[in-house]
Amino acid sequence: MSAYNTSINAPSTPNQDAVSKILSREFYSRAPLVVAREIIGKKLVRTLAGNSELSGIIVEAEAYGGAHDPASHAYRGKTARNEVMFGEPGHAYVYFTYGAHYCLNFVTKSKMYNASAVLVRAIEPVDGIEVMEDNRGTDVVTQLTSGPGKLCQAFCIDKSLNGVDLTKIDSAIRVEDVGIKPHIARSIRIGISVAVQRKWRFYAISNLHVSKRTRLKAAPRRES
DNA sequence: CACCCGATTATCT
DNA sequence: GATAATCGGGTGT
Repeated sequence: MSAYNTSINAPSTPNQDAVSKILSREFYSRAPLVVAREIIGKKLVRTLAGNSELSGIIVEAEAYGGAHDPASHAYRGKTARNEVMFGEPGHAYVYFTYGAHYCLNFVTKSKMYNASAVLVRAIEPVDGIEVMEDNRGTDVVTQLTSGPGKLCQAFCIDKSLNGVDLTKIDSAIRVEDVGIKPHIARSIRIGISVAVQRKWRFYAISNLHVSKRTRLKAAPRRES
């Protein structure tokens, strides 16, 4: 109990702990395959108006390799939609698809993979589950964030968040290392029609919240 | 400006 | 397992 006026020279902010856990620019400045694997087990935090927060653990992600990857939006070069992918790593690339859904990506970059990204495909809800239930129109927890479009709806993520910096404490979206080290499996990617044999999808083993898509056909012998 | 189709989801049989 | 819904981006005329 100090008698001093603590409103002056406050020793720390309430978010200091969170700041120390935020994934750095360097984390994202690596090959998408590495980031996709290592992002599993990290905590996605969405700050809403009024400073309330939604959060969850990333349990499924896919790598997209830019110009080296026919399945990537960046494969045919820079356009108005994908220009964020060509910028600084550690920003969010959010796009709209199928006339109904948004998808959240993290921009990555390495010598080999420019304009690359990691698609966040599933999250295990942690904080703000009631808000997610409202956003999703269901109280079935396994249905809240078990897919790229579902998790964006649950976390209030739309195109207005395209380009946000993921490495700042005051950003609408940030990602933290909270020390979770899940066992990780890999498979071919979901929902693409080219480069289908690449095993660039990573997911945490033994969780109920990965996307339920089961149409994982046997990989063809060759690419193209 | 027309046409095609998608890094999906919900719902139906 | 199959498919309708839905619309903006990308491409070519």
